[in-house]
Amino acid sequence: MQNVIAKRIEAEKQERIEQILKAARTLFVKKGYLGATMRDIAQEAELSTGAIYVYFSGKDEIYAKVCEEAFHVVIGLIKKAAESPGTPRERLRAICREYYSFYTDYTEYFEMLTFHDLGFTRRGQSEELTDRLKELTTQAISFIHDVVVEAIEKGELSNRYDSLNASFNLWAGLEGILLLDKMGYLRSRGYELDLEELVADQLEIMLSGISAPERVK
Amino acid sequence: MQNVIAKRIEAEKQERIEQILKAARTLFVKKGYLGATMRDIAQEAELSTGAIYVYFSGKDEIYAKVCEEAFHVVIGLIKKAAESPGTPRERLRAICREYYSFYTDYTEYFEMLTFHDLGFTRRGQSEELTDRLKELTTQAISFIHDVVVEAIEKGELSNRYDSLNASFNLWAGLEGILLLDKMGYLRSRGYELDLEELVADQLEIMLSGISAPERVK
Amino acid sequence: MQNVIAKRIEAEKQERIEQILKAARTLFVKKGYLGATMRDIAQEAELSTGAIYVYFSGKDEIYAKVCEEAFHVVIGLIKKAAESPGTPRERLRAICREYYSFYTDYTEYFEMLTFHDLGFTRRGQSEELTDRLKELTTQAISFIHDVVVEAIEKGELSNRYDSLNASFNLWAGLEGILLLDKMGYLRSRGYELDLEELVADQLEIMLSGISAPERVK
Amino acid sequence: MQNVIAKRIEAEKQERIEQILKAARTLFVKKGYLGATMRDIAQEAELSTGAIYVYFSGKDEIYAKVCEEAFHVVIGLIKKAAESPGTPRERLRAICREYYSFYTDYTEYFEMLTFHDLGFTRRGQSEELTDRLKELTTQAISFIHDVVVEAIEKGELSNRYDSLNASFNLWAGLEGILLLDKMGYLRSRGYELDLEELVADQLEIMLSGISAPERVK
DNA sequence: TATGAATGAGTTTTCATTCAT
DNA sequence: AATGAATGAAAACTCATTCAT
Repeated sequence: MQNVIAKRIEAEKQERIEQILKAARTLFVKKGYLGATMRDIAQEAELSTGAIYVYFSGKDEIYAKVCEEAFHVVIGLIKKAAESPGTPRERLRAICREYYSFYTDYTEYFEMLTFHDLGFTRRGQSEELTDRLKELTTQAISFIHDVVVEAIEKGELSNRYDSLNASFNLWAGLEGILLLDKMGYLRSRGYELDLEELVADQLEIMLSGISAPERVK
Repeated sequence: MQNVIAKRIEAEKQERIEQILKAARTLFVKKGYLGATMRDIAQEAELSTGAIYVYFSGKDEIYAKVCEEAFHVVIGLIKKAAESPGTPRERLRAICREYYSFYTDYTEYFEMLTFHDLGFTRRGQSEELTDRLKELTTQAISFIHDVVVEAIEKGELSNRYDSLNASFNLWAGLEGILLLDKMGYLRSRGYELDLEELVADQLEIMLSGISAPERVK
Repeated sequence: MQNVIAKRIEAEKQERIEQILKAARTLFVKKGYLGATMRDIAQEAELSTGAIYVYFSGKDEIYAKVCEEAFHVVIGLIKKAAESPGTPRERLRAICREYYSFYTDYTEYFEMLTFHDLGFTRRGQSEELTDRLKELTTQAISFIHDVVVEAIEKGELSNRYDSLNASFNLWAGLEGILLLDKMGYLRSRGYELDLEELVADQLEIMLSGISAPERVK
Repeated sequence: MQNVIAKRIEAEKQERIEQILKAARTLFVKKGYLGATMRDIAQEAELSTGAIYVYFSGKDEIYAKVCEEAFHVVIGLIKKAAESPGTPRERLRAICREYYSFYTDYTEYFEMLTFHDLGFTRRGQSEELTDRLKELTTQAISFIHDVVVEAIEKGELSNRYDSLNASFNLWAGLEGILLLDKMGYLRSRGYELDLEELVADQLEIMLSGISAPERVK
């Protein structure tokens, strides 16, 4: 009996936490770390300001949680794609698609990951958070790296470039395109560029380029 | 005589303005728009808070000035490279090198450009500024685009991809690498990656990739 | 039960608002709009500066509230007197007495009314407030005017002067005496003048004067 | 020779002082004591901020000077009228006219006199100034009083009221009308009241009223 | 737990006054 | 004497956090 009640209470607690994180996510992205006030967050979460402090020790902790959550989401997506069946090239394409989905479906998270240090790290509070996030990034890269290594081994990618170098270049191309889109540069002056196509092209260009027989002078 | 004194006074004025902008640049990048306080800036510039208001109408104006300066610097560099002598390919490499120099030599400016509208703007900064910055970005792209077009015309780059598409992909790759470096991802877990090399590789990969005879399945 | 608690909370809220308005009233009169600082007001109200902003959006709003309150008080008193039983003359005397009471009992309000748009407003206070206050003044005058009209109709006052002219003259005399007192001129150099008597005399002089059979050269 | 130069220098000094006082007068009236900044005054006087401090010890002193000047002007006007030829009644009318002129021709001074304590005294700086101003007021009243006494002696005014009482009542009536005008009440809701006429009426009413044979119940 | 009023340090900005030139 | 840049204290207002209820 007690157990059941305890469970419900625990569930409600989780629900509150989710509410708060959801609100925080939205607001941190919309207004930045300093621009989003605890009151904003409380109101968005339909709670009183005080209530938030029952679940979190303060603004910093919420921010850290949101960032971490974001990382877990991407990593999950990338991992799934990296471990999907298919040739290494197919899996690289899958990773690319998943990262693109992450960008479109979890816009807020994408921004937090890309820009988190602006709002937060730079305030110098949390070495700890920064480190944990770095660790997560490393994980993400390693998933890509593993596939690249396999592609090289299987001859799907030339070994002209070091596998790590190639991995970073692949990721950078993707990240770059998404960043340009996010900054609105793809849509300026009436350019009619389709992001999805651009992302796909980018990958193909990189794959071809890495395996190109020789450099053209 | 009068003239000489007036000149000196004018020069001192310019010096103060530079002092303030330098301090602001550093701090905006380190702490963000909201995080950097006027007091911080004043102290960094070794002035009293009030003195700043002799030269600027407020925080916003300083911010706008710093952003604009940043844009003018990159555009200058890119333009110079785009108009340098040599084949289109050589000029693309020159642009790449200049942008890399910009990244290393004007670190603060690079960050402002990359993050300005995500890290800071989210606070109702003047629409006007945002528009002016977008205009400048468009200029920057057009320099790259012109060279790409020429490269295609001269057969240095295949026309497999639309010239604009190719331009953006080139830029994105570069931007992406620099961003990953900025975010510290290239230096995590003891990776021994040389940024300059990575940037050069990235360009060659892209150039090869764009001109690769056919897609590899 | 809930109801009772809600009521108490509401009452306490009202109390705070009153506290703040009381403090503001005192200080605006003592130091003027610009001279009275929010800190002053907060201290006088025994609150922190921040607390005030829970109840008011800013200094302007407090100022507007205090002004409006002042107007409502006088108008209430004048209306009551104007509608009291008795002959028109008696009612004019009643108005005079009430206005005198207002002066003595609500000193702070009196000053705000007299000086609000000269001492304070000159700082771009809301046009809206100024308009609303003018509207209230117009009301106050109309109460006096109505009685004067009746007095003329009933022959208690000659029609030598236009009723509006007479009304303003009556009010001006009263206002003038109170102003001189307020400015401390009645108490200078050891004059032994009794304000209440002076006010009463002033009215009788005006009433007699208005009805005097002819002008004396 | 030296003498001539010294004289010119002295004259220029006086000119500067006048410049500053003129500017101050305008601005104190337009923006109030706190609202008018030293910079405003300096600009209006076409001088640098620093230069003002050569001639005045600070804002307070300027304010005091302007106030005093104002008093000297009224007193001069009243004195002239009080000592003009004619019967006492005629002289009272002359005083009235002069005060009205003061109101229209020296608007700024009128406001300063009527409202000076709001901007200044209340800031508690200058007991001294307040005292000096009170002394000047007393002088002004005494001019009126002298004429009233003479009027009573010569039978032009009944002795129903104490001479001082009568003097204050006369002044109050006048002051009251001008105050109402200044506050804009005479012009609200389309009232078509002519100030000059009102002022004249006011005096006649008072004169008649003071001399009225008996009070009407 | 939940509330939201209260706190007070911190923010941007203003301005009388000073002082090197 | 005159300049005007510089100072720094003080203004209005904000907001993360606390705490009585």
